[in-house]
Amino acid sequence: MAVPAALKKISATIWELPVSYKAGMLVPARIIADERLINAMDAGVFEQAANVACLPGIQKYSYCMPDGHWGYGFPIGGVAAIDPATGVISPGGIGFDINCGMRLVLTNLVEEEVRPRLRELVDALFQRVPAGVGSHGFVKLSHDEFCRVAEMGSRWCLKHGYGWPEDLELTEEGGCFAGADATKVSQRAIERGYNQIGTLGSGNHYLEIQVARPENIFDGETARTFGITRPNQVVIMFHCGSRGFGHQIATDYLQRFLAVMTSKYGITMHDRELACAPFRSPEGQDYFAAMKCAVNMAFANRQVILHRIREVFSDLFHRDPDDLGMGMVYDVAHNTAKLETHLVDGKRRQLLVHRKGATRSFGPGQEGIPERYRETGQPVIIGGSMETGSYLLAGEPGGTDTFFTTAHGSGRTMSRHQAKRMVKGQKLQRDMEERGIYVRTASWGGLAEEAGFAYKDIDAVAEATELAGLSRRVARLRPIGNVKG
DNA sequence: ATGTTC
Repeated sequence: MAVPAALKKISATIWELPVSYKAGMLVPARIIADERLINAMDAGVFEQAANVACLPGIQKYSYCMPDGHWGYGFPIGGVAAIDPATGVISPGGIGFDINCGMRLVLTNLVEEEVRPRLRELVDALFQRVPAGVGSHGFVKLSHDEFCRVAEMGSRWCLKHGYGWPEDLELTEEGGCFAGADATKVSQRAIERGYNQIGTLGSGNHYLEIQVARPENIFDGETARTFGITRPNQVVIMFHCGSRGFGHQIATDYLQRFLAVMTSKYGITMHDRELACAPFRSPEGQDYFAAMKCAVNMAFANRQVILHRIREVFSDLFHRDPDDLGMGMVYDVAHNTAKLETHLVDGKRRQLLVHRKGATRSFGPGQEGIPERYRETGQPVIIGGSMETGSYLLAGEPGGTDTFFTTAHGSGRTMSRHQAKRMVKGQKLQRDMEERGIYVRTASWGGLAEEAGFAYKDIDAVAEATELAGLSRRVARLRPIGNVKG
């Protein structure tokens, strides 16, 4: 795949399309990648990153992270920091799966203790954490109570016994974006979401048992601060979002924005998938308040799933979850828009930072990260493919260039359809088991779509973020068991 | 990603 001729190399990890690349660009578009990743980059990324650079109010650069690929409007991996006073909010810059995110949980068990019980463990998790399209959770809620979940996020879970107080401290924004307003959410969204708390979903959503091998620790001191203290320690990583609830909110507001964008606000974009409305408009503010409901629902979803995981481990190992050391490392979103203060040309300014398949990555000493991580920087959780592994990173001071944002995962290299043509789910499961990874799935086709060969090299992505100064590698985590949505 | 084309 050829890169555009106009693409300029700024440094070993920064590539830029100037404003002359496309009519209407207000700022240049920058892609973070090493030479190999940029040459393999999905061509759609260049066009989409340039389109994003046309959004009213965008500051400095439109960014795409090294795991970037073609998405709806924005690339997956896209970042846009927009002036809230003069600029827009765009659902395509957040994604359909609002607050899709990652949670990493510790245990004090080691691989040697878990291996003999692995099948039992994964089977129990598969049974107790509902997965797959249309799955329903065990938490039974009225529509009214669900609206409270949407406004309170993880705080609702604590109040109802699904979690530990420190879980909130170890979740981005304490597990609740302030200002969520359920009256801005359609009945249809509530209808789709109210029975989905505590469910994994489908696609690339998963729950994984992983091992931190000594040879895969890059930064031992930070690993210890993050709770990884023993050789071959077992951890649990999972990836999911706001299910049908967030999807419906995104769908509702995309339609509403399209109806007013040009006629009422005089905004035209290259791509109707970049539907947007002025942030300070009634439409923009309504979407912002509704989006926060989906953000909070997703935090609550992951919180209830954690509760279930602790129950499963406790039942199987006949010890209390706290005795098993099942505290969180962190929970971090990768599909949101948030008002944050950043330095722009030496001035502190409030910006609306859209991150779509991109992770907030605050550096050491910054406000907004847990006290215990003040010196190390924020934990960043990057999910790789279920065959290859994942990364725990830490935020770095160099993140200032990307509004403290880093990658979120491997990024697909081929379509789901293409992957499914190359391998059957049943065969993949057998192959993986031979290699020591026991996987259960709600869908054979869905499993095939997630084959390792359909994803970029996670090692290259993590390394590129480190070379770019956005985040540093702390530990590479190897999967041994996987529940696939 | 998604009651996978209300």
